[in-house]
Amino acid sequence: MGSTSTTTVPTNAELMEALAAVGAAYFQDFAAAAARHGLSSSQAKALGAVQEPVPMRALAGRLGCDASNVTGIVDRLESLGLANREAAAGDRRVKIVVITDEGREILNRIRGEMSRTHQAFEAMTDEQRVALHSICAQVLPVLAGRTGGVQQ
Amino acid sequence: MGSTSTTTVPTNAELMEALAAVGAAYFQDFAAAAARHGLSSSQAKALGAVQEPVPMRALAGRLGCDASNVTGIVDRLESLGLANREAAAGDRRVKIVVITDEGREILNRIRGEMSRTHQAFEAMTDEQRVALHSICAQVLPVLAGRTGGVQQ
DNA sequence: GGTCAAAGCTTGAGTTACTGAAGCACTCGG
DNA sequence: CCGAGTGCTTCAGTAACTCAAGCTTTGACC
Repeated sequence: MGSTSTTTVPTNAELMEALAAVGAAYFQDFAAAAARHGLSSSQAKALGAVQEPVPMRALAGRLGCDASNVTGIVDRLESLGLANREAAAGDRRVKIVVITDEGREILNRIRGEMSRTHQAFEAMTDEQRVALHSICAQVLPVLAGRTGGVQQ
Repeated sequence: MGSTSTTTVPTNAELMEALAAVGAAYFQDFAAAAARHGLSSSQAKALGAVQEPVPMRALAGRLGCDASNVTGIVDRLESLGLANREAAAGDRRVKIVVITDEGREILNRIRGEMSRTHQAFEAMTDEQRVALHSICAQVLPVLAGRTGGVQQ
């Protein structure tokens, strides 16, 4: 712990630790807000992933899990009235998940109630916000595996 | 979307979206690396939380879940030989989870194999690393709910 | 046009994660 | 000693997740 207060560049391990801690704390804030509205974190995450209509299979890709798993999650969202399955024009195999108005409202409410996250943002300067946002934007394609340009 | 390339300060919603995307991508990289070693993400997360010996109850706090849940997770880690339960000196109710040498090795291997994350770090400048690390450090106490100073 | 591989979704079996309530073992204050 | 409280486990019960198998539909190939 050599506490030089000058700007020493953090090691990868330190960065990873910091990122993991922030990611975990963010996720807990998210899960807690979702739970207040009777949603599990998986359901809320799925709801956030269908702000645009998305076929089941693509949703599985976004959530990083098996397609068979998505069936159950969407079943529950549907029974809660937060999303619907619609037939795809042109391919009758495909079912497209569409968020309902109520689903969109709950989603917005959840995001608005993530108080720790909002507090964290308020604790940041404008420069920090700009820096964080630009770092995220730059790093996301790499982190999400969309390197090069062979998209899709 | 006025795309002025000058530094416009992102809204809270934009920041939240960016943070969520990066957090999710990081987590998937982590889960994939853990899966390659036969661990679920919960198990790997728990393993990372016991680099220092931790009582069961405190571990539940770190993982943000019920204590009864931790019983099962540690059961599985123990049966894999990655952690052990030890009696606490001074209070025979308490069981302390201690990582084994093998557990530590697997943990290090998992962290080393998070290739997307490492790629992402390599894509950052020193200034960006410093900025990201300092933002995380500043924001974490707020985000994790340790405001004020009632630390315990 | 018929056939067949492949794609998209669901179902079923089986494991893990998670919660809440109840239970046991232990501690600590009276 | 007794009783309240703490720490861990056990027991239902649900959700999340995976893999394999099944069904429908599509599209290519003969």
